[in-house]
Amino acid sequence: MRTSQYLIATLRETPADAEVISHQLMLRAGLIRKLASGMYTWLPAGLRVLHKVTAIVREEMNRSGALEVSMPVVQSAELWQESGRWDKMGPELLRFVDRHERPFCLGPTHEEVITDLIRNEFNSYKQLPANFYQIQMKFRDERRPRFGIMRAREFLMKDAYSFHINQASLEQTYQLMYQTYSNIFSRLGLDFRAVLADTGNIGGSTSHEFHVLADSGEDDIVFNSTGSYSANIELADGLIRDLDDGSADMLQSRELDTAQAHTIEALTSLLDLPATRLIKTLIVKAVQSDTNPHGLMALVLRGDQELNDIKAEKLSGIVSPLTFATDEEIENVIGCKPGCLGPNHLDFPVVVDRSAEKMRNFICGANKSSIHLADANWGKDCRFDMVADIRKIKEGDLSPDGQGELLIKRGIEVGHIFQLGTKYSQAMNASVLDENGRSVLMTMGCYGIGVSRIVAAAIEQNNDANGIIWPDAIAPFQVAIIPLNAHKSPRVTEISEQLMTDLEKAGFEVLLDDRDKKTSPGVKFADMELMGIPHRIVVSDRGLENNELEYKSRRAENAESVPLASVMEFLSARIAT
RNA sequence: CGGAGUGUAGCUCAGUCCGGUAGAGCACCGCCUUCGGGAGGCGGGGGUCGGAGGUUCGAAUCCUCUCACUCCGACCA
Repeated sequence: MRTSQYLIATLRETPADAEVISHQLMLRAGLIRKLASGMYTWLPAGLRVLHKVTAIVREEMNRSGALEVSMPVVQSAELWQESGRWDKMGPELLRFVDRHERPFCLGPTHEEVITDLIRNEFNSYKQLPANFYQIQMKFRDERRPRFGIMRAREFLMKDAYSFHINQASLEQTYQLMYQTYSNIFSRLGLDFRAVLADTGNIGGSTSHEFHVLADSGEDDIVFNSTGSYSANIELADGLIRDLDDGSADMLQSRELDTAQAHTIEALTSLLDLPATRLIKTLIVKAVQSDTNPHGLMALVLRGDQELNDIKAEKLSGIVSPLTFATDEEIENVIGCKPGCLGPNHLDFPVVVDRSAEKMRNFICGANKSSIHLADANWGKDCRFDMVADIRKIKEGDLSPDGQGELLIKRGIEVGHIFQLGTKYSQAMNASVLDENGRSVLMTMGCYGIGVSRIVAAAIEQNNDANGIIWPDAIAPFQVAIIPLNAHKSPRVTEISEQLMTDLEKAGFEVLLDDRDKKTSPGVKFADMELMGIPHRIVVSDRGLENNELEYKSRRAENAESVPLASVMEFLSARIAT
């Protein structure tokens, strides 16, 4: 390809509405342009990258035995009503009606459509297991699209759905997908981690997310140094250091006048005690019932620990999303304002985190204004109804498998695999006959990859002051050829053209910068670097005098000379395929 | 949806407080010079100042309404 025949849409300055580096560079390198919030046009160079990512995903999915299909983007409301998600989904499901006033939505995911397809096609256990996938634009009317392509409303996704006769078969395919995803992200040249994850709205039991590590990521992921444990912080478990073993003798509790000290921080300085001696009591809303007429629940943690909302939301009887009780509600039921709350004499459920369960002689609120209890103890002064893991783990906690300390890093979620179980097959009655002729609900799994997001994530991980640095596997072009003074030197032109032809014949993708003499060498160097083309050849009279070309890797500091005669072998050895 | 902010040329921005014929740099077009790191000179084209309404002799500027976009929070590939 020649730049004169191509769209080089580079920008010298950073558009004002792009905040993160990948968004800025995608605009500056001329990969995308915005149409509206969360909706982008892919320009030729950007589309080349997107297609390369797509091709790798497709190859590996095919290798795993999955079968490619293509399902409609527009889906009828009936299916969504059948699964129950029409009402559950909320406004990110973009709904509209056709000319007959029949309701439809733009597909944000395709569990309903594939389940409908398979319940009609499959009758026998002999047809299982099966795994179907597609690579297609999805639409989710995000509350807040941001970071360009990273969280767009319209985005390219690979989604796969597997069907099984039982859980054991699902687990087999799940493992295969786990391995397939690892292969895909390795081939893409990305630094990634697979982590245990929450299942969220999609439902199901086991789930793993695949994260590309990058400081701009929106998720905190937790892992230990040996790699034996990794999880999203939403559900990460960790062993807390210096946990009270509860072996000290119980003392007699006494009341302390703590005046205006209403926060853990204020109490630690007032009493000159570490936060680990204190107990933190949070009052949240719970489902109202005969046994819980106030509709409240107390969540209790050690003073230095923080609540993990997502873990808490899984407690039975709690209101989801997690909602804190108002000051008025607390005052009406308990008789004092927040700041002096404690897990004593509460007539609604008390859930205590493992960090606080075995504490002895602790400080907690006395549920009286300006009064705390010192040397309080479970059983004597306070009671709880159950122990749960509801704390947010911290960097430095010990790995739950005993292997080292936990680290926390930011990650960009680019893949997510789920064991769905029978959630959809049950709602939509998708069954086959087993070997005994009995009707059995199919067990399902689903597996997503954010294909367009990968493009942004790859840039977040691979860039410098001059622009993008593509991994070879997904670069829009592998080699840039820059002829210098071509308008004066027929030899430079001839060699450049010949090299492009030879490289293209050998299967490489080449961009020859043949823009005319008004485009100075500096502009060409800058554009090719901004676009992130990983290998560069400069053809100049100066070099040709010695029968040499100049090669520079986008990642390297300096250029090197290459004999003209051996340039093909030289490049073949350096370009990863 | 709550909070904050921005809309003026393709891009980056000045002009708005204090009303008086719409500007700069880059990009683009033509000619000349230059040619290994975003060149220089001369000449040019390009704007419903986000939109609607109002105040005024006169509005980018003041007032009202509205739309779009960005950032921060709760959700997701």
